[in-house]
Amino acid sequence: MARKTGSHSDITGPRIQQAALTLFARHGYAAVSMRQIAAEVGVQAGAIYNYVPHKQTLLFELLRTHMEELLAAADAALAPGADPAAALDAFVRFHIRFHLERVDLVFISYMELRSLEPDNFAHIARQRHSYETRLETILQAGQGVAFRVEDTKLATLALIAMLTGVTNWFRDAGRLSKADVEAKYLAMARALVGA
Amino acid sequence: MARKTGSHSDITGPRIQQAALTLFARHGYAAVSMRQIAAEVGVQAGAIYNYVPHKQTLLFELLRTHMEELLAAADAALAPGADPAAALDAFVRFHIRFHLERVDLVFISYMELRSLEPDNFAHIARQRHSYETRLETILQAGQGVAFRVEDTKLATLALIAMLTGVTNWFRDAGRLSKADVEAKYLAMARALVGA
DNA sequence: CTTTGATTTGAACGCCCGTTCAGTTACCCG
DNA sequence: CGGGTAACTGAACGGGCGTTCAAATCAAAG
Repeated sequence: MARKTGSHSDITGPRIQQAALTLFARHGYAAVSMRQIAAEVGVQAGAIYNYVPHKQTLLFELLRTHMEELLAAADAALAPGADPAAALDAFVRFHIRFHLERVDLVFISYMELRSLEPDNFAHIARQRHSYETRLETILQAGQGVAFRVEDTKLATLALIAMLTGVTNWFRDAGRLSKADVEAKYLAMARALVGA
Repeated sequence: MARKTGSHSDITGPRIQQAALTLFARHGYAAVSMRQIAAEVGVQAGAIYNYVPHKQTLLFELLRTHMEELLAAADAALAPGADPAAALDAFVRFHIRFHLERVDLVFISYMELRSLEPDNFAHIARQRHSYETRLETILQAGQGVAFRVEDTKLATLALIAMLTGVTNWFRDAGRLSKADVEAKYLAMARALVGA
């Protein structure tokens, strides 16, 4: 072997992922061409195929990796034995922080599910469901003791929709800091479940 | 004049709108071609241009009309003088009912905003803000008396995200009927604002 | 039944798409 | 410093895109 494997690919590979992420979030998967992604990286379109077999893989890998990181980070942030009230607080804080750091990925995860081929879609849907289960487990554990929730499944969906919605409007230059938003949404989440 | 104006256009025009709506919701604006829309209607692609000047107009008119109907229906459903608690109830019920009857339009309204040209985007954004204001006005009117809300603007965004989220998962064949969902979300909305 | 104009067809316009691949370049190893 | 291969270029492939428009079709009015 002469040239060390990946002497440039260490750089180009991630740059392609990053460019795809930004462009997909801004214009949508279908509206972004391989040539646009390549131009953003400063390379010809053909070069992308040294890193990814199809355009579809580019999207799927972004989402799959995102969901894997979400699940791993959630498990790290949420102590399993904590009492329900503290667990809900931790979940809310974690969810807002994690998602506000990745607004482009969150956006794509919701908007471009329909652009995934069936198998890939099923994979992401399974990961998402696994994440939602973490919250529902907390609500079930506290149901009737720390919380008053009529329907834990519905409360889970309501909470996640409410919390994830922050990524649609939050701006760093806005009226509220991330810490403000976190505190106020925590209060609303507690109220919602009757904590 | 020989043939009566619109002898077929009365039929073809709406059918084009309907086909565009369904296809945009399923595959996304950028991924749907004029030829696909035409095929769905049973017509050649060129015929669409008797009804719409560009593809962009097709999307914009769907969203603009949807938002106009939303605003008009909201004004009809929400009595202006009602007391805050009753007004919130009415808003929640109205929002869920209206949006569950139009899931495709709701989906497009959130996903394809980025596909709108700047002027068209600004128009829809203005309409949406106008709608949100109706809820915030209710929260402000009841703040401290019927409700306990830390931040009426944030509570507005949280409520709308929570309520609109229903359109992402609700299925007629599912565990809960629309009436069930409406009742349970109403309870959660009340709890969220401390009613 | 002919006229008339709304409606639609069908072909064409130039352009961009995702993907492939033979050839070129650039760099590390011996 | 020369050899070898990873990385990349640049052109090409077939095909689909949005849009235009002359010509054909159709249905009611006179």
